[in-house]
Amino acid sequence: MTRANKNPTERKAEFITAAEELFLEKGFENTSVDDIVARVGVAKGLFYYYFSSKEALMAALADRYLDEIDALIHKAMDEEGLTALQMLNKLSPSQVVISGRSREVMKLFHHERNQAFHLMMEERAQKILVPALERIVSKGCEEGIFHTEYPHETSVAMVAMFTALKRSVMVEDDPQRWNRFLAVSRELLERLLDARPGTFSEFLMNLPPKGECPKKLN
Amino acid sequence: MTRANKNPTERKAEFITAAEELFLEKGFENTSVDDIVARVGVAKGLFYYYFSSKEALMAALADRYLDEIDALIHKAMDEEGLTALQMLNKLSPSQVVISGRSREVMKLFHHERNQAFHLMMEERAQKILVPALERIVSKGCEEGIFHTEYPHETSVAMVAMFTALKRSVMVEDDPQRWNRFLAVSRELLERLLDARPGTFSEFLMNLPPKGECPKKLN
Amino acid sequence: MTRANKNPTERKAEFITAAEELFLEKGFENTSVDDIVARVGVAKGLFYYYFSSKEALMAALADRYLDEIDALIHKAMDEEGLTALQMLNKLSPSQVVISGRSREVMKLFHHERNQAFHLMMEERAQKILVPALERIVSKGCEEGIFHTEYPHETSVAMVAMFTALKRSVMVEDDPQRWNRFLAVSRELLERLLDARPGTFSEFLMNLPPKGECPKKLN
Amino acid sequence: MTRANKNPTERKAEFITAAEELFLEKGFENTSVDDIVARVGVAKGLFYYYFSSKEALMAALADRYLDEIDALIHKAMDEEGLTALQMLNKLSPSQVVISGRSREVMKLFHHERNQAFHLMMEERAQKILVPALERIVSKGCEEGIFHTEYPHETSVAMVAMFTALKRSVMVEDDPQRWNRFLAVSRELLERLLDARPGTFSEFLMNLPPKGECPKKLN
DNA sequence: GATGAATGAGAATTCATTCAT
DNA sequence: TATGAATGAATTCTCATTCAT
Repeated sequence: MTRANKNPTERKAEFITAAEELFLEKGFENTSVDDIVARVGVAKGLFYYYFSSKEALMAALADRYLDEIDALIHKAMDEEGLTALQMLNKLSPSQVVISGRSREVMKLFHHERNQAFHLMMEERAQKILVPALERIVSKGCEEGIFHTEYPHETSVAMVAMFTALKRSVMVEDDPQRWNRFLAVSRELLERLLDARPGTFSEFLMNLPPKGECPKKLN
Repeated sequence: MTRANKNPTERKAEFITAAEELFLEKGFENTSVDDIVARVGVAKGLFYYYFSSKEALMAALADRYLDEIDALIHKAMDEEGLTALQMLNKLSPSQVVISGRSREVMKLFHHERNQAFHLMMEERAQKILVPALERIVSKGCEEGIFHTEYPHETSVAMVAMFTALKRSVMVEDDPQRWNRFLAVSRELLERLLDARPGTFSEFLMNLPPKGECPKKLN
Repeated sequence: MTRANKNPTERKAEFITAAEELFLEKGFENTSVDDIVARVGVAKGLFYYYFSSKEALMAALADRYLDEIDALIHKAMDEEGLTALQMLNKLSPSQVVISGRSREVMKLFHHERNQAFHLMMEERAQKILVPALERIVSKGCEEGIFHTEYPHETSVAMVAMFTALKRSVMVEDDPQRWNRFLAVSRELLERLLDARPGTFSEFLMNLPPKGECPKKLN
Repeated sequence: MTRANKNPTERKAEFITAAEELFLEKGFENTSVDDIVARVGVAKGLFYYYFSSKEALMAALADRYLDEIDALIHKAMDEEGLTALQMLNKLSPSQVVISGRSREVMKLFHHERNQAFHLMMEERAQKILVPALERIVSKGCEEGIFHTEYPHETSVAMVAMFTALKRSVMVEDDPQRWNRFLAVSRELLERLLDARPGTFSEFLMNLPPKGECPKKLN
């Protein structure tokens, strides 16, 4: 009836956004194509005009997250003349993207149903984060501020550690725990990288205002 | 047609085993009750004679894993007069259980589908592992061999770290990487717990024979 | 295979009609959604495109009957300046609707299975018929042509009486019994309402042509 | 395990009683053979040793009710020298049996699910009650205390009337309504049978103590 | 008489996908 | 671009019934 004939790019984005909302609300496996088109307010057939399958939509959504991380990585790595420490600080917000984009989102992510999507995200994120981290760690070793023979494994460990800590902190909405999380993160980093005490005093600093949990990122 | 009338306990185990195999092959969400009964070679109704629902079977399978971990925890904690280090060594095989029970399993776990089940396992395992680890770490601090102000967070980080490392190592079948994994594990532990070099020279020792990847556990 | 893409309203009606036929043939509980779609000649999914559940279809069918009765009630009650007797005459065809819509239907209703549906219909019909009848009876008392202290109970009794009589008459296809039914009905009404002999000489008159059983109503 | 090897007749009765209870609790269609054997506390196979099918059990239960009514009928009809009025009084408790055996039972019968069973009972009861009533009515006409040209139809109407009235009264537990029911019943009887006022002053008298709803019958 | 494991035909419902318009 | 009716295979679960022991 109402034929808007929207811009294809916008329409596609509309689908992705609707899907994202629904995944968070109802869980990934519980969101049907019917739900998605209902939210967008269009007919079912249109979905298949834009996406070859439900999986394709899923991939597009994942890419949206990964693009954010990619941007952070390039921001951290591409600028000339940065030290390893400066790179690391620039990369640190990626943790928020990985774990979920806000407290609200996180709570929902924790809901059993979203795990499949969440894990997919984590794995894909790690695949691009770990190599970047590895290069930073290696660089830091050359600079003499980090010391390790295993930059790869240490990077893997770092990402996993932070993801787990973030997860355990964010389920509850306690600013105390968040402060503690910052302190713990810095200390564990120092230890893993065998860095001088105080090296990471600014790590995760640029994240949320002190004493508060992170809100939206964008 | 053919009526075997097996021992109920065995039958139940047969279902669980068939389900485990299928979950690994096809993924959890993609394994139907039909698949399971087909593999066991019985009629569909029998499944619901033994399990009230598909979820109940899943829970039974999860319990099978968790029971192993529980046993390890009790073995580590219940014996009188153990030092924190001895406890830790006894607890270390739990990592294998958490990450999956063998290389074969691991490869399959990687199949995108099993993530929901895998994540469920990891979460449940962490819920019982982390507190145990926390007690060991605290005890080690009292003994003066570990040093940290954050035993809880450090425990969370340790479990996550090992799980991730194990995962990244096991996907490929390289004995080299396995040795490297052992070395890395020990070093990271030393650093995280601020322990004397060499403290963990026997950590994960009792696991698989040197230079080999772990096979089945039992 | 063949895609007809019918008008939704027609399709919905097709389902309801098919269901009605099948309920009468096989009984309500014994009619499966499979049966219904087979009769309509469409795929199973289409059923759930139009009805949220089997119960919803049932409700839609019941409404079809109740709408007829509702129409009769309004026809009887809404017109200005009618006497109680005139109202009663206008309401009388409702009996046919309640007991089933034709001899054919009635025979089938007798098939043990349809009882659940039939009873549901009777109950719902009584819920709307009895109050209407009660008002008419009360009005007749005021007019001085009926006499009773119990308009409610008398109404209940009347509906039940007619339903039972209709049922016992209709199972067999005997015009004699039908004439007799008319005579009995009028006499019983006179007695129950303590009305003058001959008061109901036109009651049920407008129904089927004398000496014949009622066919379809519409 | 526990082999009681009960008396077959008792066992059969046990099944019927269990089924009756379950029908009232869960509804007829919702009671499975599994439920029944669980309540009796025996294995499933035993059910089929005593009853050839679920329907057979159902029939046996119905017979139990009908036997009660049969007994009442014979009590009313077989004694020598009774007047029609006396017979009618003796038959009156059958209403209670038809409508259900007690208030509790009645409430449950009203539950939507039991309708199939209830209606089956009503139909079967009417099949034996109506002829008995008809003979009484005819006899009363001969005696000159009743007057009607339609003893059969009047009997049908009477049974239906009472069943409906009873139903509408019993759902609520109001002694007022019960007294009213008695008064209404007597008046309607007088009118239907064109009997002298006061003829039925003792009708339904022998039922429950005045001013109370009926409890169990036996 | 009694057990309970095993059967298997169906039941209702869901949903990704297709396609005529 | 857009619609929405139509598809149909798959899924979970139920339950009366059978039969070896």
